[in-house]
Amino acid sequence: MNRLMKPGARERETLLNSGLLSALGVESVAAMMEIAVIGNLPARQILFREGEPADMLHCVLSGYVRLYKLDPDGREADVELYGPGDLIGASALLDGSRYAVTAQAAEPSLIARFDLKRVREIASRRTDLCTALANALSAQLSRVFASLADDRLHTAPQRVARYLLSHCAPDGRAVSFRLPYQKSLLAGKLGLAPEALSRAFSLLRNHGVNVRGRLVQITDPEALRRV
Amino acid sequence: MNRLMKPGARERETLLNSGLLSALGVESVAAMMEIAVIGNLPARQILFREGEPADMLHCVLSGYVRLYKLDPDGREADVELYGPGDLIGASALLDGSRYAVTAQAAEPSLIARFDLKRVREIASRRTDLCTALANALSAQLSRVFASLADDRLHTAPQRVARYLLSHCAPDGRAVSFRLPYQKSLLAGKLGLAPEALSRAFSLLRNHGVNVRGRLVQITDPEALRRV
DNA sequence: TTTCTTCATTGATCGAAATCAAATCACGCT
DNA sequence: AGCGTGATTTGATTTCGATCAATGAAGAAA
Repeated sequence: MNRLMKPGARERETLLNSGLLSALGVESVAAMMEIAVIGNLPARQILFREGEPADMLHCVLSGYVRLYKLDPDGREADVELYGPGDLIGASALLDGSRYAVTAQAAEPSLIARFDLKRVREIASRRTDLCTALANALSAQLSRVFASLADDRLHTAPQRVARYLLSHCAPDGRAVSFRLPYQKSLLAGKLGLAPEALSRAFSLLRNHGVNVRGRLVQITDPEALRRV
Repeated sequence: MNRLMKPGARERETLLNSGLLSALGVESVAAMMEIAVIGNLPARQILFREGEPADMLHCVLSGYVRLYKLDPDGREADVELYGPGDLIGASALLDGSRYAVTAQAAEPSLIARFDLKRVREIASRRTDLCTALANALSAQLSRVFASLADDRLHTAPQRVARYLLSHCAPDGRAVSFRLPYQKSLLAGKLGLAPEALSRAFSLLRNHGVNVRGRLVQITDPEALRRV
């Protein structure tokens, strides 16, 4: 981690709106702010590795962090992609447990770190923190269930279509937006090789999707839903 | 649910050793026992469906419960299989949330049910319960991460080999054991069609695995690790 | 035991996506 | 603007596992 620092005004602001802190009472927020350390990560920097003793909880302030597991021969499988406001490392909450995955900054990122021991200490006194942790975990578990089922039930073009739809307003109107990160990252998140993502996009051209760089235009969300 | 009842001596015993209650202090255990309702599920009975408002937490006492998601056309994808001691439904802990998956008894099962409102109420007063919930969720999240990565990194025979190895002592000695459930269930848990599981078993015969019914003999765990 | 039903195996075919290879594009940097 | 590296696209091939179909085995009920 390049620079370590106490949270400044901007960082406090972001942290306050994060998934973990937004539901806390003022005293718990203060306690967490007290132990927060802000760090600036260059792209590709590793936060922690699978199997290491877990000693830190992380929260993304800006940028994206990729969670993946490694094969004995070095191949990587992404299991989650966390963005601003997301909590990282809660899968190793239990005292003495180890990280189940490796976490790597997918682009230059700002993150907050909390010493796990002290988090546990605060959580044992303040139920609102403990509840917030449980809720965050609960939501994450649902998300991963969804990914796993999506993987097993849908083809690559369908998964891509569903991803695009999840970033649209639910009304049936045309939209256009910018992908929040590189296509290769998106491919990993969807469990695809980059080539497969590319082919999926080109197939979806027939279903009202236009892609140019990171810009996506969806002319007919309804058609997309039927892919 | 066939019969509803207060926990008897046997059920209390099992509950005490379950993942959720085993870490609690006596008072929290008492509070949870107070609100526990035991039910007997016939095979194939649905506990709850994806999308329903979540109002209950469940704990498996005996048997197995299968969690799956449905496709628009009715195909099912298993995301988790819970056995004795496991906590179900914690992915919908947040007040007002809905079940993310459908839960179905895979065989005749005994389960304990806890009213979620009252669980939240107790958890807000007693941090040990709250912590135990968070820990259970944390462990579940790790497991699902592992499944997801396993799916993406390994072939069917490799997944089966890893499953078998995870049920062996870590020493390199030969073992034999009984599969805890039907092969079709195992196939679902591993994200395979039953045919694929069958083929994987027959391929693994060349690597020191003998299967007859639910009986599995592993003559050379080392060879299996190298598949 | 006999019957009936469900589960498991085996074979054949098909489709989806990984992989390998090469060409093209985009962007940050000087 | 021009370079150069890395990202993306496209094509060809191959592998893996789903699916369909049919047979065989096992377990439950009478």
